[in-house]
Amino acid sequence: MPELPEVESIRRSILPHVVGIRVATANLYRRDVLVAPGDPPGGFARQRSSAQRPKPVRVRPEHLLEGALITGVERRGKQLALIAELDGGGGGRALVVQLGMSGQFLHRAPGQELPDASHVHAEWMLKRGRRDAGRLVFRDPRRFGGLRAFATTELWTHWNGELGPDALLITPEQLAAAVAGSRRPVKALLLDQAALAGVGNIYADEALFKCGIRPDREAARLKPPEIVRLADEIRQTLAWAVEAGGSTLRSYVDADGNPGTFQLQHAVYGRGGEPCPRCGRTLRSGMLAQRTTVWCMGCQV
DNA sequence: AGGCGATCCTGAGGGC
DNA sequence: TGCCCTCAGGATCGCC
Repeated sequence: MPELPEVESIRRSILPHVVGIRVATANLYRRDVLVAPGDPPGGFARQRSSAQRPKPVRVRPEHLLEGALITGVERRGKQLALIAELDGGGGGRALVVQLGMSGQFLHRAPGQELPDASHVHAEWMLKRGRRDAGRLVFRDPRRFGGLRAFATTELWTHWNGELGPDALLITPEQLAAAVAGSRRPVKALLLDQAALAGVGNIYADEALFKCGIRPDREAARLKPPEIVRLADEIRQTLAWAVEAGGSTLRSYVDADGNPGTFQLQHAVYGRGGEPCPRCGRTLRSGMLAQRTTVWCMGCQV
């Protein structure tokens, strides 16, 4: 579900609830939703059963930051990381939340219920001193998302170093480097998190429309002025979307449960068959990089 | 080596 | 109402 603007909106909304707060206890309801140190490499090892466990699964408590003091919340691309410190030194740990298509990361005040408590895979009970500070909840109906535990902040930094530069701050030079020598369609490149971190299907289509570049153009054949323009439009589109609190198509809400409003400003995403907002020609819709793609034959060359 | 297709899941919405 | 089909904001793996 969420792309960079939605993840950033969650980060901002969750910060005031968690910084300086201690995780009293944490519950994990499905082991396959967590990748912890020592687990086999790769993604989340899916179990066959879809039944939610009534009882928490046992894992080493520090993996879920149990007993740790939360010191920050970081984001790289679509990855969100809780940074926390256990007592007795040893530096910080990190717990990364990947939201996939349908993930939610929510804060609930004491006594505040969830609108829908199904598909809750993990929760963290929070305390400020001895006072109840509510809880954090990870929900993800489709389970394309999950959690990754890192024993040190350096391991998290090293892991996210596999990602490309953050799309909110992408420079023309960085984009030129990503594009160089790539024969794939430019949209496929934008969706590749190792090339550029944070852009997903919505914002790829929106940014390409704004700068007048067809999504199927070969990446390496973009001209220098087009690369500059594309980098500018990526940054600006994402920044505006963050200001609007992200795009809510179906289930996205921030940590406080508030939806975003940027979907009201989508020029092309989800508008195949409608008139182009700039020239009035019918917007084309097709498949590219296995994703529905919408563009204007007139405005994008 | 790099890029493509299939695959992992649940739920919403449309057609009949 | 119900059933069946298609589609969805993502990312990994295996194969060519």
